[in-house]
Amino acid sequence: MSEGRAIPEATVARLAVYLRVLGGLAGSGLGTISSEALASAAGVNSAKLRKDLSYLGSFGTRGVGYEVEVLQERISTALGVSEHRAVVLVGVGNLGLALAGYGGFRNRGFDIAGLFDSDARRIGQRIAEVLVRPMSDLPAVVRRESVSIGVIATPAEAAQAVCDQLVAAGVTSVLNFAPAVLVVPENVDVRKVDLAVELQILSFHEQRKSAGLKVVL
Amino acid sequence: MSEGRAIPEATVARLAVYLRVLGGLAGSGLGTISSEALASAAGVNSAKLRKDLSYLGSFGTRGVGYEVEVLQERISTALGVSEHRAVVLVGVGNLGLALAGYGGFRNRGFDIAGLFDSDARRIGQRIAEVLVRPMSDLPAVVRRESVSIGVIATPAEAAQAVCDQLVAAGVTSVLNFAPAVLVVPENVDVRKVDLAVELQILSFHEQRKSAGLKVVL
DNA sequence: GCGACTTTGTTCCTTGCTTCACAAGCGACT
DNA sequence: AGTCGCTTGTGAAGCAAGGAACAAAGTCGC
Repeated sequence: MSEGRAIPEATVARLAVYLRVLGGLAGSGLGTISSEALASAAGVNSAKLRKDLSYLGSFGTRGVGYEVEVLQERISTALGVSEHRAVVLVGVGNLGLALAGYGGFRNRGFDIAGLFDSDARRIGQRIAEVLVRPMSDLPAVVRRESVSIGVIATPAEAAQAVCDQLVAAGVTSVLNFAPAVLVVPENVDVRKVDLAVELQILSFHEQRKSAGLKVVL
Repeated sequence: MSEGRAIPEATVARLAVYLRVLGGLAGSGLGTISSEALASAAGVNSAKLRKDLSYLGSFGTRGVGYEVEVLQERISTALGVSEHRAVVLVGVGNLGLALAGYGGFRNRGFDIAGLFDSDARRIGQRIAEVLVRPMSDLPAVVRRESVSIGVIATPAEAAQAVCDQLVAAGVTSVLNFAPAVLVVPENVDVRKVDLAVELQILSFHEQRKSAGLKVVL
């Protein structure tokens, strides 16, 4: 499988995890790592890991494993985070604050180029050294900093309007934390994280477990 | 397809979304809704929606659609959120605070039965009317409130230890926001949300878009 | 320099999910 | 009562992902 091959969606998600695990290993002075070792650290089986990596080309050495640094660089490149990428975050409420303060973004390839809110009381505040601006500044910041990704952390009611403004400003990928379905043009990608949905999925499995238990009793 | 059929994982996730959308429609006084209408509101195609619902039995009326109330009740039951479910949240940092304050949990079937942290300065505080307790109180609270779900919002280093304590206390489902791979016994379910991973997936697609653009130029 | 051993990269097979297409069923209207 | 139109429920085909297994390719010890 050569480099140009289309990478499955499921693989992309796992590549990001491998990269995180490798980052954690960085300090250990380990030069190379086998698919078996990395797979177990990432919580997947080794065949799957090897197949995932094979989409990026073939750069392990048989009998040895993968060079950690080469691996990190290849994955970073594939994910497009070898250079830092600028994001804007809209909505500086509870969740927005937490996201803005989350150090994991910077560590893993992202810079917050701007914070935005519609509430006048929040505008002008600084959060993790970044200024909160009014929505009217959005287009200028997006253009100036070449922002391609926007994060929505507003209430559900505001999400679609904010999304439209992001798209109009030139953003082509959106990460949506608001519990709302977003409608976007075809060329724009949306990913959503709905906290209650995650809990409900777990709840479903709990349900099933206790139903099974009843049968046993 | 009768009621007892195993429900695919992908369907479960969408059922939660349908339920959310139905909740949003509640005020509209709409008595019934067609698969087409609900599907478009949920952002999926109607055939998929009908198949998803068919796992819960067959209770639509042809030529008309589904009764909104019946639908809500069926989905709630399937997901195990027809009664409120108690969860505990460990880690009251930035993100933990945001989660504790998030109203969407209560609206959608979950009650926060306890907040926990290892930092003595945080213990005793009240967040959204819930007391922050020391980890040593965890087993008692889990038992008393019949908690089956735990949420981890600690730094990555603490996540595995916290997870072990949750499992030891009797929790059988874990929602993990820490960027770490958790090892759990077989009967315990884990779902993870890694914010940086989500962004990296978007970044990958951006990468691909701009690569395509270069070819066009 | 050669053989044994290790680990990758890939092929094949199976499983699960999605999409399409349409028959069956229900209500409304005449 | 009968027909027409609409919408559900599902069978079957098509696709994507997961897992096992093995040949190819390299290293290390002797």
